[in-house]
Amino acid sequence: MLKKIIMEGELGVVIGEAESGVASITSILDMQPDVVLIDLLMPELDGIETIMKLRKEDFQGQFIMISQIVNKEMVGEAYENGVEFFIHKPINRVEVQSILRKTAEQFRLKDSLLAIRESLENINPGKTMQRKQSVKEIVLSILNDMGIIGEVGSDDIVKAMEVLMNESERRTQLPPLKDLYEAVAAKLDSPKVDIKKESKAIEQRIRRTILAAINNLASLGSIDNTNPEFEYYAPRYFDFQEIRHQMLHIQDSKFDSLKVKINSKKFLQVLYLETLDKYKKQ
Amino acid sequence: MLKKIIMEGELGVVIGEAESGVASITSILDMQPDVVLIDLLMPELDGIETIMKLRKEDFQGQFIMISQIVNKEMVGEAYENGVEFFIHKPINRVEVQSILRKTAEQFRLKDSLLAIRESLENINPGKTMQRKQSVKEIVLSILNDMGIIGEVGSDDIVKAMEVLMNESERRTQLPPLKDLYEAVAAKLDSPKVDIKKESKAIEQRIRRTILAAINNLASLGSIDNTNPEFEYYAPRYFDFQEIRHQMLHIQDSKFDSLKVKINSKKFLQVLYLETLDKYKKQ
DNA sequence: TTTAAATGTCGGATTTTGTCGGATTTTATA
DNA sequence: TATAAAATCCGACAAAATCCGACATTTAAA
Repeated sequence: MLKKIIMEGELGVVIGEAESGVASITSILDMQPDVVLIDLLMPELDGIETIMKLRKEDFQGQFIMISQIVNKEMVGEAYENGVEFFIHKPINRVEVQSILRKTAEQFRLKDSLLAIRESLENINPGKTMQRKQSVKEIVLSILNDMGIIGEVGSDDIVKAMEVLMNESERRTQLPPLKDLYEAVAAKLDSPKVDIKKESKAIEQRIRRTILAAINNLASLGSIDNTNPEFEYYAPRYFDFQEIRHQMLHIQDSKFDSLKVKINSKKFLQVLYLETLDKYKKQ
Repeated sequence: MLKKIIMEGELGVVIGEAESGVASITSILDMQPDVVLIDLLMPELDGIETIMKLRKEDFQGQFIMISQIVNKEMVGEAYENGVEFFIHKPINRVEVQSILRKTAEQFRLKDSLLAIRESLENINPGKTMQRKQSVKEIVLSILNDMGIIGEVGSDDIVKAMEVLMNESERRTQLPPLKDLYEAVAAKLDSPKVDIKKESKAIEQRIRRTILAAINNLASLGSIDNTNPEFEYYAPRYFDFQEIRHQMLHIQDSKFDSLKVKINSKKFLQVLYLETLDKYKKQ
């Protein structure tokens, strides 16, 4: 994104990228860019530490720091260690262009050469790493990836997984779905619910939610079949021929969409095993 | 505080202060300072509006904007309206000195004359950057990513999320939308509002806002379907087939764009769960 | 002042959801 | 292997919820 802004704005030539502060040091010393764009928060060696190491190695280029301001002491420290400007998250094109232009003007740089780092975009949720995810969170995250978190059956699916995960004996195979749905129904607070009836309602809700997942993933796959979510979920959670059939329908209405077969058992089984796996691994 | 930093650092002569955007205009036009330090968020007339008015009055000085960054569109707008630099809250001495020095160098100003405004200092406790994000801020950030922060229904969406988040029992499933919209309508200050009518107006505003989001994301996706915002939001918040359909329309006008189905329920459900998740995780 | 765009109003169109019985598939047993 | 029982999936329908579109009104821009 940042690289794109720079290129499209003709603000300079991007000569390199690095994945971390540590990794950037030798690159920067080798390439000697005029300007380094650097993230404040990075794994292993943060932005300021990276700058200090580079200064020790006698690097003379300018630094522009990318950050989401969290701490005024850090800002001060960054400036004291030679940062010329900050670019703030979320990144704004006009700000990037303005800052880079000013840097170029100030230091009379012509073909500004930049080393940048982008991977901070992926590391952002640092806080989640420090807390164990609940079953609910794990399941919701998976459903979110499939784009079905808003479906009315999602809640039932989450509860079903909670029921399974709360069993003292960790099974591999699911119990009969009817029993599972009844256990979910029994879990509801309301004592007036007819367990049998509610169980049938849960069954239908889950079925419809899984249909929504099929449609969503098929739509995704028909735009870009290398989409990560499509690639991961479509073949694992579903009978892939159903997804494929739906994709064909989306791309060409000759194909009848109304006959998609829903394999609830498979979906719930795979979801359960993945939830179990993720829960154990944290 | 800002005044103190300027004086102690011998960064210029503070020639005046004003209590609001409106009040500053005549002062600034009278005094014609070289540099105006101005808050982005002010009562009555905000920083950008103040700048625009001053430009209309042919004011030629430079602007440095003081702000807590919340919105990249606003940042962009500020730069486009002639802001040279941002100073970020909480105010850091080194940053102030650095920015003012750069401004002076850039414009060859000697006895920089500044008009400043301090009263925002009293509204904003210095530690705000380490404060928990409000529900509003979380929601606005998400809406911002979708490019719909200026849409008329955004405010309603924020209020709806606040209503939900303020419930003592944290639900997973939304209440009936009609009830939710009525709760939002009831939350308005004006006692004369017809709740039923306002609720219907809220419904339509939200609907139109979601349509705008679909169009934005479809535009993004048709340019680059690996765009991070597109990849994240399009399949999760919307029926992806609708996004896909709109993308096809954008790329080829043979496809009718007028029949996009708006799934408000899904949008609000996903937004709620994401807001809840982010709120809990901070 | 006029025109176009944005927003509100309101009744109706369409979809969603729960219910329930049956169709189909899978499993176990003779 | 055939059959019966169990399990899973399915579809139709009515009530409730949600979505929709046309037109009126308001607002903003020319």
